[in-house]
Amino acid sequence: MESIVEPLYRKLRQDIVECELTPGRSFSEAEFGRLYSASRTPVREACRRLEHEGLIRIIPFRGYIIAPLSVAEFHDLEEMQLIFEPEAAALAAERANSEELEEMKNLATYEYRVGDRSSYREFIQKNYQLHTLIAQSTRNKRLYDVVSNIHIRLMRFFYLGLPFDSYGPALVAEHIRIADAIYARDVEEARCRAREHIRMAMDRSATLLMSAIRFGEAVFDSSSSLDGTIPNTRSRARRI
Amino acid sequence: MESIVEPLYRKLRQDIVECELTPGRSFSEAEFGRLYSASRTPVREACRRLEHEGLIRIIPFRGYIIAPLSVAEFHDLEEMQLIFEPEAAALAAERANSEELEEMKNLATYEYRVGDRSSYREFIQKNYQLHTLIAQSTRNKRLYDVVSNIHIRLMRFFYLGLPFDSYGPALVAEHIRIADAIYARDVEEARCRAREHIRMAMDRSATLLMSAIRFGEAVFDSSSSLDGTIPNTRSRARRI
DNA sequence: TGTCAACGATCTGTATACTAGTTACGAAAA
DNA sequence: TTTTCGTAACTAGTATACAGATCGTTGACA
Repeated sequence: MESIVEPLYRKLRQDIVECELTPGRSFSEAEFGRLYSASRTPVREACRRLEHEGLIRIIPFRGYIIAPLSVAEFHDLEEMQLIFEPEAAALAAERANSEELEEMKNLATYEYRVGDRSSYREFIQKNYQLHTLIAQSTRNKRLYDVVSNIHIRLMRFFYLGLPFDSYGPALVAEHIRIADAIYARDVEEARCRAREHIRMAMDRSATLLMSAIRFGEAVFDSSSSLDGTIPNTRSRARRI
Repeated sequence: MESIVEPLYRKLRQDIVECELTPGRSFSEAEFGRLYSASRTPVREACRRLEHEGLIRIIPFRGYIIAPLSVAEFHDLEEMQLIFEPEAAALAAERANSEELEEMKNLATYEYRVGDRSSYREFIQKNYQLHTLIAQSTRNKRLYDVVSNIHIRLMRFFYLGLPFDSYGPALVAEHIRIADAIYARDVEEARCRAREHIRMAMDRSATLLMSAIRFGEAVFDSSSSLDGTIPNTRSRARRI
């Protein structure tokens, strides 16, 4: 349909999600235009969309920054998951059609090699597809939109290289349990397994964060905050 | 900050929510520009935002239509409420500060006169404020955004003149029970009362829809659908 | 009279010129 | 040497010109 904005938006989103564009890095519209061979209008439109989705921050009359990652945001996203994923799984168990059920089994059983980076990246994608497929199976478009957005934001943390991949086998096992419950159209079981999955994921990330803090690593972006304050790291655009 | 887009967006959103702009009505960017004294660029930007929020539909190379209302959308929105609002109330019971608690009590006890149209409109606003205040008290920005968007979409149905107002006293009583539970920081009670509130609201709207159908009224927009199909009512913009 | 193709009106999509806000930097003054 | 203030350089915000898509209309032809 739209021949410039749509592909540009997708490419930008992909680059942000995969952390090709470093969180916190600043840009101008012209710079994006040069990088992605587009004029300001489509760049602007794509950026507005990304801002709405929480991947970019706009600083009026100054420029843009790739939204920094923060522990607070990660926590909020997990909290959101805990609210809707069990319900989504329950609704999916009622409403998914047979193709969707098959596809879920497929996605859930993706074999993945611990320590293999490209395999991990593949797994992140499959994970996104599985969770959004469940959301899609609820037949509730609004719910799908929310689930998709939350997962897109979460994926940035995974791509950042947090060593979630070491939990691979556990994740796969949990996914299979959810998919099986939905396949069996067992509403209550689906809800429970999904809740369990998110709870486990929260435990795992808490463990990782704790050990990171213990070893004094800077976890994500320390200057980021929820109140809209702009970190005062100097703009790269200006430094050039 | 932005001196044209922001006010324009707010005004447009208000006019759509209050059904000043009839659902299903079509417009061009130029037409909006004339109506709201703005050039195409800000109009375009505001419309893109509204499209993202589900209040406007964009027909590529053709124009815009005010998103039609449908029973399906109403159902989806209520389902979303049932998922998010009980958890929001529970979290608010844990995290709200004292000003927020006071404000909730205030909003919940708004006295409202059945049959009085302007009082009903006032009530719709208070209802929105109460529900978003609860969401805000969770300290989870994503949750707030979702709840706010759901309610903005729902308000269009209320403003459309659906006779929800006859249920006023029941609504107020339910609101007070939720606010009381949160005030008492009773997490489980808050969750239950909120869930009860949404369930009751769903029952009430189902009753209203049933009687509307019984009497052969066209309920909302019969041609609207979820699959992105554009209703083929002729464009008003073109007819002029 | 019915059908189909070409044209034109009207719209959005995109590029760009212009306006105005922000801030870094340097010169002048204390 | 330090501070302050003006200016220039850079930014996004806005208006508009132009290109390209869509679809209704109309006229020619079967």
